[in-house]
Amino acid sequence: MSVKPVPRPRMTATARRAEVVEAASAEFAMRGYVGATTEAIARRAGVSQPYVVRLFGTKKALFSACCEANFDLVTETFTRAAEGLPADRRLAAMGDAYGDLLNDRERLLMQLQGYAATGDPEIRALMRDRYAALYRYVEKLSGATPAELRTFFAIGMLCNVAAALELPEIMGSWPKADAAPPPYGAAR
Amino acid sequence: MSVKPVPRPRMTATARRAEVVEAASAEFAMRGYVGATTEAIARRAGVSQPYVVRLFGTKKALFSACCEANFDLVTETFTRAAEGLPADRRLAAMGDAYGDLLNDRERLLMQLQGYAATGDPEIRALMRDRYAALYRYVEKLSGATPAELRTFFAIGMLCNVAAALELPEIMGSWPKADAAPPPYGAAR
DNA sequence: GAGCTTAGTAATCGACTGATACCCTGTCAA
DNA sequence: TTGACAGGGTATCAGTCGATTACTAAGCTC
Repeated sequence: MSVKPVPRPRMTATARRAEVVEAASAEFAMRGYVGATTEAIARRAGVSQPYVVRLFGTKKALFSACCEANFDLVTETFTRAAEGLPADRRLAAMGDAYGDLLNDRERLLMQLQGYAATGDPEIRALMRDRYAALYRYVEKLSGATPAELRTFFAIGMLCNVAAALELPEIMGSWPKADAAPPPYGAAR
Repeated sequence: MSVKPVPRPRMTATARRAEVVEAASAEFAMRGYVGATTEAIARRAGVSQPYVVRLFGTKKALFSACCEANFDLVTETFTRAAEGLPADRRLAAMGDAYGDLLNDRERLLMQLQGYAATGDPEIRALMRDRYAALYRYVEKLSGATPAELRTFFAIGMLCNVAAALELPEIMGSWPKADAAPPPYGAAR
């Protein structure tokens, strides 16, 4: 029997790039920048390994694209969350929206991988610029005080790590319902 | 001229292990779990590559040892900081002490690498257990409320990332002077 | 000072991995 | 019909890297 080679649908390079970024994010998230292989990424995306390399030039460029995509998603999420709200309710709304993003453990780990890869100067520059831009963006959008702003980002970071560690007690509650934080640790 | 091979001082395996952990932490911090090579670690520690492997069995065991050492240091630092202080001043003292640790960028990055490596179940279990233990330890030592506690660790995490990104504006100030952790979200 | 234990090295290997070079084939305008 | 461009695969390499094996030598103990 001749194995008919499954007429693989052709896409525009742009669309394929997006698919590869998705697949790569999953691999990078689990195995890190160096640990993830272009081979595994290619398999997950359903294309050949050399084609993955060719679409982005180098593995590092692909990793950078994944970091950028991650920041893009968060930025868009914040934008939508704040839309049409009075200034004094926007920060809380963004917190809620980020809480939803926390369910995507893969995305969280990808973000951590970005920070972990800052030993490389290029990656560090990318991450620093995007993080600083996000920080300023939230500041402008919410009008929060510096202290509020720092706490906002600090809690976000804690949630990232708590999700990575699978420590639901710590993350669980984005402090919107600060009224009743789960009394884990309270002598049961 | 026969090169006399510099009579390298022999140490106990225990002492050598400690030196290797130090060297390995530096390499892991910069290049990540997979990116760091046992060869580079060995060179930095002044021993041969096979010996590094033999001292710990596997690269992963060495990485685990580095993670443990990191938590040990933080735990000891907190213990010393709280010693002899009334309960209501201990959390602030621990914050100050951690602020000093923040100058060691290498140690911060090593910690991030630990979180980033949680794609591996064994590493994740280690990191989760130690982090949870540290959390409970600070809780018991300080008697802080759950909300205070979470803010404490959240700020710590933000500082880690800020240091990795070299964003001094964000880290810089540990909120010791922050009389009251502002309920961000309260209309400023 | 003989003999055992322990610190440490040299040599080498097998598996892997990112990248390169080259070829194939739909599709669509002229 | 053709030809050229863009999407995509095959084959292959050159370099790494963690681990294993086998060996050497320092120091302790009796």
